[in-house]
Amino acid sequence: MTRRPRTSTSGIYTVAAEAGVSVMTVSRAMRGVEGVSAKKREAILQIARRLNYVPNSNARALSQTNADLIGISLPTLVNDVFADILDGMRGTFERAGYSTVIDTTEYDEARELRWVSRLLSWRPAALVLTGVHHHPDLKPMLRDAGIPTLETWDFAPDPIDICVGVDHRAAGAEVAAYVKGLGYRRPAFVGASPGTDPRADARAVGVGSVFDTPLLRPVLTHDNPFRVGAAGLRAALTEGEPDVIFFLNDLMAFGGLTAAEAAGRGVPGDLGIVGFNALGLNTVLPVRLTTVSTPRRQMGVMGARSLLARLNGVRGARATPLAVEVQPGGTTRLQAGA
Amino acid sequence: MTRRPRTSTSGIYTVAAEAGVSVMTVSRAMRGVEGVSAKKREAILQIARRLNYVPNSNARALSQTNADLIGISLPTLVNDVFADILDGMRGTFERAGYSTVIDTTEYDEARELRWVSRLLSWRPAALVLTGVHHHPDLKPMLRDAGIPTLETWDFAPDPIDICVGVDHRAAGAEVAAYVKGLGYRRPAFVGASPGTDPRADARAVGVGSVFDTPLLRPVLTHDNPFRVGAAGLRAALTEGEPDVIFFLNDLMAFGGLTAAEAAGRGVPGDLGIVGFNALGLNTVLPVRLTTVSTPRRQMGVMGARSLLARLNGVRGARATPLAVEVQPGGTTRLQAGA
DNA sequence: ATGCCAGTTGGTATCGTTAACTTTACAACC
DNA sequence: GGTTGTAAAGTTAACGATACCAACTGGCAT
Repeated sequence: MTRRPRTSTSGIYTVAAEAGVSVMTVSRAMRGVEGVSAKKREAILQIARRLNYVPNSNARALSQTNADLIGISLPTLVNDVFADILDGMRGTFERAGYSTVIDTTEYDEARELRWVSRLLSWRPAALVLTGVHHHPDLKPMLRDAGIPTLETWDFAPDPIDICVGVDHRAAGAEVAAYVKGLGYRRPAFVGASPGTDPRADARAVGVGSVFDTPLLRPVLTHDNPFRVGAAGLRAALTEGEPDVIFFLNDLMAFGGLTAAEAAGRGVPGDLGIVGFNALGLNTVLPVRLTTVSTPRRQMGVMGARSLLARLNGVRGARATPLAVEVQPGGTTRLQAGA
Repeated sequence: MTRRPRTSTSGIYTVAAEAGVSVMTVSRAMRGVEGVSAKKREAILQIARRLNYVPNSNARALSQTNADLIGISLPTLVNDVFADILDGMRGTFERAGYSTVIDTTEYDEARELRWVSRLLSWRPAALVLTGVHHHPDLKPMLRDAGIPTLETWDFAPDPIDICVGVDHRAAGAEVAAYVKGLGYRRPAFVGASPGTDPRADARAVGVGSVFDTPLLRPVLTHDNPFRVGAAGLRAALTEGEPDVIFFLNDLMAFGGLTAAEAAGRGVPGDLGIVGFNALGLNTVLPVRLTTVSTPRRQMGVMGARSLLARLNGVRGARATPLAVEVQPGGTTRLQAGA
């Protein structure tokens, strides 16, 4: 049959012919497995290098029913949290010989389902999902695919397969207890609108569980985080009389801080501002927020290791919760000026 | 021959048997190509959905000599610049039906060569590289692979294949001219040590070309950007008498700003501080740096579009330079406090 | 009836690699 | 010398999808 013209890529047969051996010997030499004499292996590798022969991973994957590939699904890359987690994971996988295919869901479950299906089409050796809340059709799809799956960032005791993450409810409670110890009593929570982000909801529940006064939680429009923070703070001050505001993350908290000062509220005297996720940003500014540091890179590395262990048949803990750390705010004041 | 037990994944034959048609008809139905009656297509798609059948992209790639896959090589993901570029590219590719495989080189040419070779093993439809300086063995490897290649972030008039980026030399000259217009005369450049980062070198050359006084450029140790900035500023003040310091990026510039004030130099009176890359960071702080905004997301989108056009046989410009914009500093002062 | 066309449908070789099995080469042993 | 054992190398049939070509439909003009 005549096919479309071959690419110029040398195949394993070209190398075998050039080296005067069979394709099996080339295959063995390329993979570094037993059964080839050192002399022949060297000769073959040299010829392969000269011809710029790169084995076809698709053919290998087909022959082996799955690929040396990890599929990773994240909400977005434009967020230090996911960039950090991804950084830890990718490095670990890369060194273990796995490539990574990535998709971003933009926090949309339908899109997650669609993209995960596309990831599965590559028959990856394993899959990484962000969070523990997914489209109802996702679980059966993964069950049928039958591949190891890591859920990360969120912790849940009963994951689909394995899970490495932080318990956002507990983290909210932890920072809330610290803040309550400072004397604050009337909390508000500013982040995603209720019901739109399970993570935000969990954190809000954790915060609320610590205080006697009900948690004030204004509805927000999704937008640039700085503006969300500022608008959220204004909404909170309009709707009630909070003396401390917990933000979904540090960026929103900085937006809130700006708005608080514009509104004439002294921070931390009149109003407490609390962030989340301890961004690097927070370490170089004159103002140091009270925030919660989350072990994101470590989470990526540990998650990847768990998954690799699972691929090697080692069964460890199904769910690993990671600790967070409350970072007290400070007033490392600095004379400003451009 | 007996192979290792089949995965539970339904193959195209399973679907065909279930639907009572041939595999070719299923193949056509799944791809949405002509030649299947509407009734049969519907029936097949429904069965496929019920069985959670996901086509095997590796088999398809093998059959077609290349995959619906774009390989992307970046220095790192923990840097807003590359996260932004990647964000623009990935979204565009994803919507066009391509998956993306990513590797990170950590600014190491040898590693780039190794990872690019791994990317090529997937027989991607196209490849994206960062920058225009590569390992000498890379070009022949790409030539033999014969796939469309986009170089991005840097601009060069004679790319390997196509190129969308900014001219860092020109950008350095542009901001330097602006700063000279403000009255500064004795420049220093703080970023990567000379010879370690072609981009930094290009920018430094651009800056130097504008001033009469030779550019002071201290040698640095690679580290956290804030500390590099602070240490670089101190080194510059020790080695000479600059009245303005250009930093490789905004993070370093903020580090420098902190160090300048610690050293008792007034900014911008005694010493000018200039950043690069206009990070979001810079829009919410009391201090607003003079910096250069680079169209990173747009670059990603445009680069991806150029590559997609090329894949569809459209030949546009080989090299597209993107304009940058100098952002004047300001003193949007804010009362600080935690 | 017959021929012809357009629209569907099916049979099968092929993509590049590896698993499983077979063959060969050669040395050690009785 | 003949037997046996072992490491190295080769042969062949998959893996799952698609391109190419052939064959089959039904409608319609002749």
